[in-house]
Amino acid sequence: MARESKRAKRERGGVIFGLLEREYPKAMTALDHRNPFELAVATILSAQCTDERVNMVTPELFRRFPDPTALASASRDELEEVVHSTGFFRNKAKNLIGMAQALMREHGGEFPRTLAQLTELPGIGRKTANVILGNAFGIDEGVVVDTHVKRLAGRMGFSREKTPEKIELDLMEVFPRERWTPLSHLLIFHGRGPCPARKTRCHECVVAHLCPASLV
DNA sequence: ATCCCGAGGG
DNA sequence: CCCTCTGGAT
Repeated sequence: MARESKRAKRERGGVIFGLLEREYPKAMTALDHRNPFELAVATILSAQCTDERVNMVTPELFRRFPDPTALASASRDELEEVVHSTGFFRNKAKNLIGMAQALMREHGGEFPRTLAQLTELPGIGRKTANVILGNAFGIDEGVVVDTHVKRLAGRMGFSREKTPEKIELDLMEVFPRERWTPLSHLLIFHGRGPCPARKTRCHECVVAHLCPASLV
């Protein structure tokens, strides 16, 4: 099969985006949060863990540590206990405290609004930084590439790359900037729905006719 | 490339 | 049992 042109890929991407948007009109982050601080904490906890489980621990977490000041002076043991069920609990507790301390020390408790500054904070990589920028500040500086986006970008033929960074660059070429943040939510909803890692249900998929991986 | 780590599904 | 879930640091 001849390789799809960049122009054709953009056009197919646009149609897929529209269909997914109609299918998931309320697609947005499923992490419960009331401010940038809570979103950042929830996103760090979401590594290799379902949003649903993160939402089970954050109410108690935010009750005990409602802001960067409180979290910066949290006890490791207590925090580990609260976040235990989300997995990677030692790393997550250490990173959360370190993130809060750096936030206080370097930025007066306010989140910076650039990718470079955010990724300087402990526990915040490119993915988490993109989540904060796109969802808390409305800044589309990149595409959130998580496990779902990675898998669907491959299946849908938007990228043949393996690393999240390269996949992100491919997606940024296919989709216009104002769609970068919504795109991630649409792909994540679709990935949790008919297009999970195992046992895809292409017969339920609204973009199966535009998908190279579809058997329908 | 490897480690961190729990919980749920199949 | 093995795989997966909105990754990041070494």
